[in-house]
Amino acid sequence: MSLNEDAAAALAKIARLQDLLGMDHFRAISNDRAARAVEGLSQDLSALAESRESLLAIDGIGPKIADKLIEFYRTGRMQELDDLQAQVPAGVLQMLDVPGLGPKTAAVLWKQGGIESIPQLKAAIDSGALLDLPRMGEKSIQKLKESIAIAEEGQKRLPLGVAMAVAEDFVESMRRVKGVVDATYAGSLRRGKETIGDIDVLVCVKKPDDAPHVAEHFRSLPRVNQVLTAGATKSSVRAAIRADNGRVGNGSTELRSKGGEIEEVSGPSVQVDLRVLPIEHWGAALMYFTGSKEHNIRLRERALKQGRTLNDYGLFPEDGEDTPPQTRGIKPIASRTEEEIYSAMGLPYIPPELREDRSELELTKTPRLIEIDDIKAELHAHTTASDGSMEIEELATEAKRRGFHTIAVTDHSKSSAIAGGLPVDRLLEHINAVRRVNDRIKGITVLAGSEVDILADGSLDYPDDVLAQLDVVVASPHTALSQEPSVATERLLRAIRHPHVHILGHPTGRLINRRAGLSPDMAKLIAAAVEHDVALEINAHWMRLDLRDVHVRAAVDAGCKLAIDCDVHAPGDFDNLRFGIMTARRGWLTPDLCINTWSATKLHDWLQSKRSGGTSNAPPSKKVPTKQPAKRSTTEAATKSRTKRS
DNA sequence: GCCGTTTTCGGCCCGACTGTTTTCAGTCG
Repeated sequence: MSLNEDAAAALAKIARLQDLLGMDHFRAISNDRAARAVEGLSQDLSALAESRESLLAIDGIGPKIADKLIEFYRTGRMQELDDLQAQVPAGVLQMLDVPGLGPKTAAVLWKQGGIESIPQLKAAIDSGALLDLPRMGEKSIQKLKESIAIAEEGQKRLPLGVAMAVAEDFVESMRRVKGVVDATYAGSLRRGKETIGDIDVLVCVKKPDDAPHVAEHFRSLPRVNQVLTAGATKSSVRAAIRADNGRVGNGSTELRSKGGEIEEVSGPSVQVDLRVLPIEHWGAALMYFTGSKEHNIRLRERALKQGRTLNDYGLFPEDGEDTPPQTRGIKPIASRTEEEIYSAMGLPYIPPELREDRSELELTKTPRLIEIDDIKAELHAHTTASDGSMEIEELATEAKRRGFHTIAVTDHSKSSAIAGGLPVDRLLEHINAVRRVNDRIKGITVLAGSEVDILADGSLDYPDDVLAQLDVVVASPHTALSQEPSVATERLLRAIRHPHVHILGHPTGRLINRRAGLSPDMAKLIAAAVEHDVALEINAHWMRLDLRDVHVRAAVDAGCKLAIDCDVHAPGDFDNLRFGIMTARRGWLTPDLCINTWSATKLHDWLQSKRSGGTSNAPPSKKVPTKQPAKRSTTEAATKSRTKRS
């Protein structure tokens, strides 16, 4: 974990402990809010902590928390956290991981029941001792028992790609139900976060009377293995992650092994929340359930200042009454579409990926964020020469079918033995093979490249005279991924400064939920990439998403070029582009800075410009068909069009 | 513990669902 993540985790822990100890809840909220602010910082805390003023300038960080962060930066600890932890047994804190068991209940279990861990809680359930505690009846205890089982599975948040497949399966099923006008997913999935805690599904019905049977249908879908709550308009279930056929989801995201690194993702179930609502509240509900929570709170605060109140039914005039306006027949000012509500609040439409309370409410117009159809080139792909599954021609044909004007063949370099990395002689033959395919195939340019290992000391895996013969050099770290941050920074800087490098591939080498990867000083890498005209990669595979969103934002702010690549090993990998795009959008990326959006001429000229002395024998750009052969769609575009239809 | 075109002190988003309660507390999103 990076310093930012560690510091955020410490603040969040303070908040949890404060709630457990029954301290002022608003103090806990402040610590929690600050934790998320730190998590969302695009700059490294080590730079900010040098000056107290720069910390104080961050929204949600005041003098007390600034001092805690400085203390953490200098000593790696927070005294306050140590003090709080000394008062609470570690097992009590862990009990908060049990769904439905909050700080109040945990405190009662601990202080009145003497229960200090999940195992002790289980024993108390079995012995019947729990019944003696306040607000503990038969049903609560049964629920607790089931929730403990979930907590003990140690469920991590699901990677975006896995959650997406499950969500799309639910959405498709619900769309086929009688009385349903539309269905979509919301929550962090719609915002494109790299991991998803639970899945939110919104279903729109023509008549409110349809809601109960629609909800009932949802709860009886084949994936559902436990019903958590069952209301008329709201239900929660736990659903199997793996579909019956042993593959994940509808097959659009197939799990597979890749160079021995990415294997199947385990995790038996995920919580899916359903909300059923009539069409007139669709926009308000979609906004509300898309979140983020922090974005929603900011919106509501803004509404109150405007003399209005915002809830999941719409934007209403504030009349000081206690009961919700929609229950009193008050007509909303806006409610049917998200656009309408933002507009009524004097805001431009905010794309879901930006709704993180990271200054998006200061926007005066909707930024033209990058979209999936902007992408015209794939610059990181493997063939059977190393660990890919396609021949060069197959790869090129698939890329052409998907509407790209350029595909770069970038097989592994010699040190990546496990991935079939090419020794120099085989690389030279491979370059010729690529050139021959390029001569044969019409309508797409096939570039000869390599994904060159950045060795532990920052040197590259091929000599310069070999690299000079390649049209594209993607330099990536694959080994020594536990290096100290300072060592990793120097290593990657050396690669960026190398005159033959075009793209820094998956810069940290992390695998989500599996491997932390390198924690280089990203600000330094970005500055160097700008200086040496190197593009940083957003690796679109949902197990990587590397660069991550906050670093994309920092790169965008610095005017750094970015590449969004699928790291293609098999035909289906092109489908991961949507996840790279979502990550890019979360980093506020516009098309101009992304080299994959450029015209063939502009892209090929830029690649050539990095070849001093014109030693490259790269092929000239080809004419590409103006018609796009295969239409690709983004979830965001799909969601939007659904929203418009409803 | 943070924050301020009502405030430097007194606020701090809003509703659904559940279970154990005779009117509400706790949890979640």
